[in-house]
Amino acid sequence: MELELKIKMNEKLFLRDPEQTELGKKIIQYSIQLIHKNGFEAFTFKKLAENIGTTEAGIYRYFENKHRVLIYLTAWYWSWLEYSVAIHNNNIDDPTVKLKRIINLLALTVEDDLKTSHINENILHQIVIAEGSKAYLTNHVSEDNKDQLFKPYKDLCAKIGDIILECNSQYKYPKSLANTIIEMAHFQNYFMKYLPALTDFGNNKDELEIVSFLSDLVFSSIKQK
Amino acid sequence: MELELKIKMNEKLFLRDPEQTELGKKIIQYSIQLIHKNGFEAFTFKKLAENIGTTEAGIYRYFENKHRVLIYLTAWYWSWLEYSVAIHNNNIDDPTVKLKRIINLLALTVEDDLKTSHINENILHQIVIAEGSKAYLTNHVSEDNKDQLFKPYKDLCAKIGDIILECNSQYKYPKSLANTIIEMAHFQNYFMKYLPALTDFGNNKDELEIVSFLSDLVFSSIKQK
DNA sequence: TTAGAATGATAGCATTACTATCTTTATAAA
DNA sequence: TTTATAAAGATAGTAATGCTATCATTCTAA
Repeated sequence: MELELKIKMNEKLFLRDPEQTELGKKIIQYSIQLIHKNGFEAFTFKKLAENIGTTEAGIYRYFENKHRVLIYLTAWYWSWLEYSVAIHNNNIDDPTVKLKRIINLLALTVEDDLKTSHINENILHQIVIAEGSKAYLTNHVSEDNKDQLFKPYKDLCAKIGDIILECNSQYKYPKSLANTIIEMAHFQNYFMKYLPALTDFGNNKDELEIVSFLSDLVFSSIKQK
Repeated sequence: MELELKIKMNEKLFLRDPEQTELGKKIIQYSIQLIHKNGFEAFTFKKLAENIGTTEAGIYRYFENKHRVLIYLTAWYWSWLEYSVAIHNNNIDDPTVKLKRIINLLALTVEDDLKTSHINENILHQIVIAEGSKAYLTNHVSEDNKDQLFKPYKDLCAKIGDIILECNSQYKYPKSLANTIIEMAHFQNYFMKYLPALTDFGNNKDELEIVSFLSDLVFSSIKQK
């Protein structure tokens, strides 16, 4: 049995849907490669076109600019992660268990999902860690937000917030705690790798320690007093 | 009595010390203005030069590129904040009180410090919220780190981590919790302003709610069990 | 008074970030 | 089989960005 997973993306993210054509899929695939390799700042449509074997103008038919590609990639990632969370928590009733699994999904190395052939989730996860916040840390965040470009991120936060409330319906900051879990899973990972003096995880670089830190943080916060 | 505060900066941050000359101070002053106004992406040395009334080449004598200016500004901010924390916590013994004051300093609107005439700390604080993480989220983070460019941030984290240990010497993640406080103070502020659906603070945009959230998070974590 | 440092003025160049246009190639309906 | 039409290829061009270089001027401290 071969399955293919397709995520429906907000149409405002692109000019032409990259999922619909071969070139489009290549744009996504090679964007992930290049951003991961050289970082988002060094990423240009010219280099991308050269890597794909097409022209710069060709890329511009799909995306307005490279920032839109970043938003697309992160939005795709959050949608995929929400789906991934749904699968992993299928048939689980205990909200505590659900939350723990989410922390694992957020903080541990992601495996490539074979149902999405042109997207390497492992690398995309690393991009979201290192570049993800640049998607919304811009001067045009409000307009982008009006266009619903950050909906997948918000939806995931809302889902996690709901599970937090299932754990403790009295807890006052479910959404803020949800985005704290997400952001901190990534930041601790980044700091562990590149600025280890900022963390307590030393040089063994074990992602399970991040899980421990986050679990401790989350469950002591939502525990009833 | 008129006091002037001067922060000694890492010499690798600049080519010529901006604190030493009038033009240098203007570069700092107007960089803060412009980055705040248009965002870091739209900030260029050309525009900066035009605003100051000098030339692009003139700016390049002080800073290698605009990213160095951002690192300089954030490094300056963290140094200033550490000093500010030291003053606010002077003569305080209770580590819980110290931590609370730090959370306030991080999460609440900063007032302009008149001891630094060319730097508006209130605006700089807003820049650090919206652009600060871009200082280290780059492909050259490790080289920059080797040059100690992020030392002020690390020093502040270490200080906060020590106070956390004073509260509870058994707590296992003082440094990670410290950077969580810092980053989340800023992220909640940013989300509250621009992506309010991500937080629990609604539309009243009251920074004191961020303080409550962070205090709850921090003190339930470090409370002994 | 004079050497050195800082600044000003100007030029230039490679890359980036686009836009436009025209041609060719697939594909799918008539 | 023809023929629309959508996608992609090819090429050109332009303004802004991100620098580096050079030479003249001004300012200041020995």
